[in-house]
Amino acid sequence: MARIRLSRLPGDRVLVSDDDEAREIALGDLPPLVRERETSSPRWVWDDTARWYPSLLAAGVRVERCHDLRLCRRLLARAPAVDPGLLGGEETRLWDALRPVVASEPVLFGAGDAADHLRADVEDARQLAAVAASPEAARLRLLLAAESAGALAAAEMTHAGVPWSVDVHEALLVDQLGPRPPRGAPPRLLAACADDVRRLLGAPGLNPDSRPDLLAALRRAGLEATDTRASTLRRLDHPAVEPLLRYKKLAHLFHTNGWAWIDEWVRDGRFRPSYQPAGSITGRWSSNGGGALSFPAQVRPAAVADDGWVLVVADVAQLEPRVLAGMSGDRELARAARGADLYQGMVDAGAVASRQHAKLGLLGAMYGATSGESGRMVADLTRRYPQAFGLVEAAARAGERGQAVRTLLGRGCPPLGTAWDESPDAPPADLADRDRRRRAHGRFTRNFVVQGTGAEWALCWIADLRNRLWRLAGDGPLEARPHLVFFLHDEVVVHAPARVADAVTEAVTAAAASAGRLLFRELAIDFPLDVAVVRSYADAGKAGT
DNA sequence: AAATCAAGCGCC
DNA sequence: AGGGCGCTTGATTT
Repeated sequence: MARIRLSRLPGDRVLVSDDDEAREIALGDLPPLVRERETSSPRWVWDDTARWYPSLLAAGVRVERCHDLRLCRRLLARAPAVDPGLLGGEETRLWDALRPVVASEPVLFGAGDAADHLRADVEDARQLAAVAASPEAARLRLLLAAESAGALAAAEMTHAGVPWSVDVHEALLVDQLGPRPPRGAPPRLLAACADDVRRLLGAPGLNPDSRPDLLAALRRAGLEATDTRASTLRRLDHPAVEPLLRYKKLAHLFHTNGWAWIDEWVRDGRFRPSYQPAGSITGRWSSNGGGALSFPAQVRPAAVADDGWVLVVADVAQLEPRVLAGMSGDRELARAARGADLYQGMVDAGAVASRQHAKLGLLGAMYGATSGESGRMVADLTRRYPQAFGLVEAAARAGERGQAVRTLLGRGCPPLGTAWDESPDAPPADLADRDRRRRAHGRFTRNFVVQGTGAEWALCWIADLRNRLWRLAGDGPLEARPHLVFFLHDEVVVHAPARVADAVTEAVTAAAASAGRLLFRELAIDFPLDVAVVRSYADAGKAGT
């Protein structure tokens, strides 16, 4: 498959190099070039998808596949199976220093410093050589392709946006908070709530947003509170507690998803959060604008499909336990995973007394619980599922010893002591302190292998899904066809014409099965989905497992 | 005054 | 004495 490398040159010029030749074109000639070359399905190679792709999408051009050099370089640099020496050379310090372009603040290209004009062809050759020399080349190739496809999907989702009804959202705000207040003032119902709190606590001047003030007022009212968390407050018996909890809820709605949020993030009936692929260390995406990671239930009613369209909402039931079964090759757990409810499958196999116990045990194993009921369940289930539980246990031990761990496809974790937990000028750690850190790192590596492989499954899922959606009936630009509008860890939302809803449901399901086969091969792991075809995101009932 | 930290909440 | 994130405010530091 042809690789076409795009490098920025000074003065709005682009160096286009494929295997045969290199030539220069004007930046404005890029969309027609891509449109023309897409018929032969090349892989476009560029420094950062978020830098190149939005303007192509704006010009109505969809890219089928790419290689994101920044994302892939970082992956390879941290992959235990890659020789770091092969990643060195010309301009590599600049490549290592590249920061992601933020999709919500489209800076097309910078003011012409060196990092804006890195040679994609040179870096691409380095990365290809590093992969080819790795004993795990096949898995790494899949990982790099999935990571890059994810970057395309992210840009496309930001481009399309989640269909958003400002009317519904504002009605919801007015209902709960009262009419929109003038700038700087609290809405009426929030203020009334604060008044209730002040009156019932006998604290006329109290600012309920100030934790010290609030804590002092609670103390004066004779309550023994050490913090102001909702869970702590709920345990207190006092008439002020109810309005206080209500105040916190309303204040959160007002501040994080109120009118200001609409003004900033919703335009032309679309909410366009900005995704950052591989933004977290495990390979999960993060977000740097709009709050895509916390799409609060409170405002989901405002996500409403266009007329004649629907939202197809799909999420995987118990993704990470299934991934654990697959990566550990634990056939017993894989058997329990057959069917819609893995935890129930464990009960039916006689491994555990109840669903709740099964869940506690598995989550405890993946998070490193050592005590309480969860800790006991981990011990019990380890006997029943030695391979699955042994895998996370081994990852924890390796982390504690300072050894590297990796995901199924080869993403590496940062070594002990280079990250958050050991700043150079910290006071010398005593023995107990270092021991605590080692155990904390062990819990991190324990979770890393599962969360990271789960993220890889999800990448394969959306990569396959975006291709299937593109092949479905439809023509014209991306947003006139069924398309992804939202992705979060184990959940997708597709915006689609109502008449293709069934086909989309089928595509989402088939993509999940395909991702499972891609990662776990002959060990057939089921990835059953909860799929809902709805008008509004809020109507998609969560199974809540 | 600006930058950074921490608490608390939201999501998976 | 359970992992990963982002966002907002008030408090603290520079």
